[in-house]
Amino acid sequence: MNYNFISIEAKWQKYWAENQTFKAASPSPSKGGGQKRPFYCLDMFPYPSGAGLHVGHPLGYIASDIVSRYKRHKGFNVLHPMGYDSFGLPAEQYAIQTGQHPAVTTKENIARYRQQMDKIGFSFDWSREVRTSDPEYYKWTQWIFIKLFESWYDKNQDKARDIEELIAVFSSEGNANVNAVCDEKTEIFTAEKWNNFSEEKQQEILLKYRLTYLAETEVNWCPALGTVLANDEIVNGVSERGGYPVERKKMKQWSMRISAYAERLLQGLEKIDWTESLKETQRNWIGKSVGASVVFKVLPPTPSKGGGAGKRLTGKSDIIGTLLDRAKKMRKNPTKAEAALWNELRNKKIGNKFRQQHPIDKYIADFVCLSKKLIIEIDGEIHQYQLDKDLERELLLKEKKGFKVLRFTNNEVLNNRFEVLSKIKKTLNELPFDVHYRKSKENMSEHVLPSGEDLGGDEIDVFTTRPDTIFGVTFMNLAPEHELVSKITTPEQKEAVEAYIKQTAKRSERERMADVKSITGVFTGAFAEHPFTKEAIPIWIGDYVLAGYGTGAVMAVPCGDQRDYDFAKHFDLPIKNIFEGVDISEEAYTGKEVETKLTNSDFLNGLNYEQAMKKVIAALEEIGQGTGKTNYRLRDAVFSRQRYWGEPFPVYYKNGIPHTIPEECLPLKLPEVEKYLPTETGEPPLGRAEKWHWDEINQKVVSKKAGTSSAVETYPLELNTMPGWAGSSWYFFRYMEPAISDGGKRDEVFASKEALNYWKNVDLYIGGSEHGTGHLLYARFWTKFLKDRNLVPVDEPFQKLINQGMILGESAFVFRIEGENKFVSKNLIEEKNVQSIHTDVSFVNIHNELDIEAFKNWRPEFKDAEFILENGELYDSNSFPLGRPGGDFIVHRESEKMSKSKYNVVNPDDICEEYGADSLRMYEMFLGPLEQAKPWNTAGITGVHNFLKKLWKLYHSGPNGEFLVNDLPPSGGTEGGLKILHKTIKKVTEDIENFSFNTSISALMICVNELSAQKCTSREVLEPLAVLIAPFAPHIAEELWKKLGHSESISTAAFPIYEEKFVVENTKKYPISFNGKVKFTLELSLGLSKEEIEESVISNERTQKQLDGRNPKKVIVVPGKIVNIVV
RNA sequence: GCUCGGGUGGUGGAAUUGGUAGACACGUUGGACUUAAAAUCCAAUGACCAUAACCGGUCGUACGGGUUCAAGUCCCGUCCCGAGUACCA
Repeated sequence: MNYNFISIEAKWQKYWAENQTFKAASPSPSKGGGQKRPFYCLDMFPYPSGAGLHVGHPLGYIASDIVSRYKRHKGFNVLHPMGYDSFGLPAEQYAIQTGQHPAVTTKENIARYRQQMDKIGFSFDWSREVRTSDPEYYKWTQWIFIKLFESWYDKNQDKARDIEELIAVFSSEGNANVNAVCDEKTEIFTAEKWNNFSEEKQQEILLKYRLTYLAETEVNWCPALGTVLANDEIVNGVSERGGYPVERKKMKQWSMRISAYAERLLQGLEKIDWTESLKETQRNWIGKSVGASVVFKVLPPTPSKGGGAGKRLTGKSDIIGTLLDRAKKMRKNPTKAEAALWNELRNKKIGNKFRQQHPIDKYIADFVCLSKKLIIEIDGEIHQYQLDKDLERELLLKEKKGFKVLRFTNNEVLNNRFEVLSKIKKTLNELPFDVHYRKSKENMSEHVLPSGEDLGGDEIDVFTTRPDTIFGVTFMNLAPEHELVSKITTPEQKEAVEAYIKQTAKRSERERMADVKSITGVFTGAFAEHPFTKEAIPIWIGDYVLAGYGTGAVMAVPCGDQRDYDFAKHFDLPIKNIFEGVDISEEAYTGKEVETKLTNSDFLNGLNYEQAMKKVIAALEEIGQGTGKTNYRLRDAVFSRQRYWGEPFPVYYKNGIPHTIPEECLPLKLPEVEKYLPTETGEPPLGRAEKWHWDEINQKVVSKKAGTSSAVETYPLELNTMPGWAGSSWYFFRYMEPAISDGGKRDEVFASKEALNYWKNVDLYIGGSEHGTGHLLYARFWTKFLKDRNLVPVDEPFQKLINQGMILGESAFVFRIEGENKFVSKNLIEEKNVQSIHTDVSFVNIHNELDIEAFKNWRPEFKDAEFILENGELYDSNSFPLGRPGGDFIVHRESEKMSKSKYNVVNPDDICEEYGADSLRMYEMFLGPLEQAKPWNTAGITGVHNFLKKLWKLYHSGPNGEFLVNDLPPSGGTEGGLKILHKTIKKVTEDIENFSFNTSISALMICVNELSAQKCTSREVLEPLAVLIAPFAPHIAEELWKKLGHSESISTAAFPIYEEKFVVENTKKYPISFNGKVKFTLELSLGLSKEEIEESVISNERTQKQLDGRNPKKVIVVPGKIVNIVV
């Protein structure tokens, strides 16, 4: 009886479907899941494209299927679901071209995907399938969006919280003490102010705190196509499709405040079992860098003609001018404690008028009551540098100016506000009214408000990871797009600067990055003041400074940064060495060695990197011109797409303010449109929907007209849709909840607490590495958010993750002589004037010979082509009238990504038809390590196919090939069936646990080869063997299992347990080596001692022959391993 | 440039804590069976040298060094390939 894989596979696929063999049990003990440990094994769900699956797609699914089946044998309750990421661009693109609704296209594609997957025999629990484009699914995507909208991030608790709790704080104490992740430009307000804000104003402020918010974002707008393009849809500044110009345009779009989670996303990587390279990718993407932000004040333009760099400012009015600017700036950015105290002192609340951040002589006092000559200072962290300065300052204020100074720490102000206030009141009462108040006030004004020119007041914020090198700053560099550029540029430099900006704007960001070598930039004519030395520093613009990173401005330290160094050399700017004993004549010194000390750095002299960092940050904080800061590269994620085929936002706009529609009205279904293109006015496709307004009273979607006619006011709904990653950021939780028909509550919850607590997170996740910085980061972000809001019990979604490598196609090329319709066989190519052309791989046999007739019939232009064969002769179709396959025309082969356009796609259906699903599964695993990229070569599949045939034969060794398994003890004695079986059990078990499927298959091959040689028919061996093979080749295993007399599916059988007693060895064939080179082997008992082994080896005649009379210098004996004799 | 992987026969790939390099397959060659083909089975298959044949010898895991009784494996340096990322301040 032959191995008839076609009927066997069809039979068992039907059986599994009908019996729902792989349905995961529900968590409750009564339903069977309770006693078993849960194991959640997940594949990244596919986007169902029109092209169907090729053999590369199922690779990961096969691996996860093997693990799932293995875990079931091991007694786990396995959840192994599958679904479709079915919103996406291709279906929409197809809709634009053909008018076919994307839902229809998607449904068809899904049906094809399902059909193809079913043929491979996966053990998916299809009852839990999800489709992201299904309204019953995206209802919950919208619901999670609303949850994000209703949340803010509390930095103190380091978690997301309900926005209602924030509103409560605002109305009771304002926002001065709120430590939240929010828009940088958020104003500070009191409770009183908040309560008096209009509702619009309140909503506007809340939007700055919400985890999903509307913001002006720059997009690539293509007017000709009427759409927004992704970065990789733009080539050389024009659209990839059509080549139309693309411009940067600001649009109001939804964003996700993922940046709030940057640190937790980084830290979370420590506790999950992902490959180091993928973790590294995410770490890079998050891009944490620790340093400081430093404020440089822009100096007012000087009347001097020279305008050269390095000129010192000396005039007193300049200093006071900048002092006032600084005071103004500090008022705008109070510390928490300052804001809190100011709230209590302002508006004569305690009887006397106070001013905040007020200049007194050459200092700025935090708070001052001029009439009582009382100064109140709030201190940050206490450190030596500051203490010295404080003392000096206090002395001056006291003795020369007659001020009294009160000091409080941040802590006192924040935590004992009452005591602080009473102390201030007490002091005020003790102080006499200053009779000179009026006079001194006048004096002050004289100093503070210099007459004449406007002194500006601009500041440049920079982020640096090396604030310790601040004394090495010799110039500043701004991104050409920096907002201050036009403002600070001097009239003389205006022309040059504008020309430069124009020139860089032409080049796309990509081009700028690609072209690293050329150094360009231009001087603005303006200067900034060094925070410590007060030197004037020239401000340049240069396109190596990126607007999108940090603040778009750098303090250039040529001696410590190679780019700054190159820039300085190129424009002949000064390079100041601040590293003791370091040569910087050739390149910058970027090291951070402990031994390297700073010099030429004022109070940092003699310190190393680490010490200087601490001290300089403290000093910057003290003078109010900087602070320690951690910067992340991770930007908030834009969440709006100007597309049709995606989740609609559950949002409508009332007076321009976004409101979410009530939860009970979800899902907000996609409206019908007559066309899938943007509107003529450039609105997204949803702008074409007739019914797309929200009726707040009746809580339903209506057309705009309905509103006007029935006198019910309606509001426009959001026209954008969500991006592809919305639905995929939480789908793994959805699978946990069974279908409604199975008693699940998918209509009531996104997943029930019971299910979430039982399955926890995904134990094993398999998918491609291309999702490293997209899906995998967003899914972690949403999971952490859902955890914060107590909606899920875990804060990492995927415990272990494996990236399967790509299966490459073996493209075939033929060579055509340029200008002639003549093809040349591969090895005859000498000249360069040939072009290579992809040919369909189906025309090529395993010897790389081309079926010339098939090729000629492929395309009309090849019909009359001539072919020079390998032997140099011209191909004559009459000599090979039946289209003899190729014969002597050799093609060139190369591994490339499988793609239709390269004609190298291999379809799994064809393989299943010819060799069977079990062969396909085994071959894909046998190709090589799962995570590695490897070329597909169909010819090799005969290896595993033969193995399955051999396996079949092993169970059908009857005289006429009939099934023959008996209860006789295994033949072969101690070297027999049980020994090889248990060796294999050990190897296969270990290898599956390590995801080394290629080696487990080779172990199974060795096993079957040996048992065949032994003519094993013993049930004691063959029954466990069937289970061993079942995860890999489930169909044949089921068939054999049934023939062995079982009525239940083999998936219920326990995995064989390795027993050491069957594989114990008594002897070992020792390799005997001389000077490390093995010369022969010698079989010795394993029980021998070192000495006994040495003795029997030395006395052996072959040893003596090798020694040839010489005496061994040394004999190394490693019992159980090797013997080495040194001569 | 940086980060992370890699580099082993004609091919895909094995090789545990350093201990017989090339498991298992594909391909190739020869043979058996067959009118023939397919299928199946048997044998050989890293390179080179040697021999009538055996016995055998030398070299071999990208390259150059090193540690060790012993290195594909550990260390140092160099080259190449792949992936990710990028004027990240």
